[in-house]
Amino acid sequence: MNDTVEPLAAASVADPSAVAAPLFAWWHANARDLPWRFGRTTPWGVLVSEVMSQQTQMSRVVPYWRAWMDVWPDAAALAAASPAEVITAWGRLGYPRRALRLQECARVVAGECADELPRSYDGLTALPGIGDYTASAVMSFAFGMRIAVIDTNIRRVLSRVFTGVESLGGSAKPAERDLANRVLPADAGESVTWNQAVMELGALVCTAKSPRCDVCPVSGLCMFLAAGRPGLGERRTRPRQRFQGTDRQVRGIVLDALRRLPAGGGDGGGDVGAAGTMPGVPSLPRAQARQLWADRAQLDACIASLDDDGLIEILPDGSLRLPRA
DNA sequence: CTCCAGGAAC
DNA sequence: GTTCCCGGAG
Repeated sequence: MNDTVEPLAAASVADPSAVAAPLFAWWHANARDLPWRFGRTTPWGVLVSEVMSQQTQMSRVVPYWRAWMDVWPDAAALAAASPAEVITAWGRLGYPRRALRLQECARVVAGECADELPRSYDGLTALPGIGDYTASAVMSFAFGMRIAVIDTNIRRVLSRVFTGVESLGGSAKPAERDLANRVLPADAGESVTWNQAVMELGALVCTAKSPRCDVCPVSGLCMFLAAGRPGLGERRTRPRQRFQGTDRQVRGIVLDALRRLPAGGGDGGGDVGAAGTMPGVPSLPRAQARQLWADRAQLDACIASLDDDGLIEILPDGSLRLPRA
């Protein structure tokens, strides 16, 4: 079977331009009409959409993004908000530390960058909460620069199409980055479409467990399909993340209770006579907080960790509230 | 039960 | 490299 020797390493990879043509046609016909696409928002709006989309489905992000950008259309506006407002607006998007980091990011951009995002990868990754993926995505989608975007979808699609194997777990390996850079179109504009189209294909067609190869625009060029889809769904890109009974659930319950407190100083039925409490951000008496979770030790540990993360404040009397500053 | 456009701390 | 953050839809 191995009677022919590959003359060059590049020869083992399908011609990217042959993949791009059907992929781009598919993109133009099937791209989701997300409100931050197609030049309808600012670079800051793109960054907000990317942060909200981390580990969260787009369908859930859209309404939050619209409401968020309506209230805080730029970094300066978000920088001026209180953390309590920001955490409340984040709602149930999940991983609320992202909200806090996004505001820290806004304060840096507003305070040190004249309210304009850095236009370099290094400048972007230096911002709080902005890592490799988000910096690359902003460079590509907001600024139109030619840069390879590497996320879990793109890793999966490129690995399948061009090498015929499933991408492995863990962080992106040098070989995966080399591949992404090698197949990225030379033209900047085409590179942006490529990044978005490959990502969209991974989200809608070339999914992890049940890829819809029957409707895939590049099935005829896909090495993974040609090889019989070896090891399909065999390995996850991340270890499974349970939720029930974990600190993540307990933290979510505590934070949700604080978000639900009536605004304007109500305390949900606790001691209204606490003379020292300020109006504006209501607090939850510790006695009520204890009823949120049966395991006292776990609850107290979670309250402490939320405090460490800056997601809540613990008042001298032990009551809890969202941070005012 | 599974799925999902990450980042940062250790 | 491993582990910790979260939540809702299917």
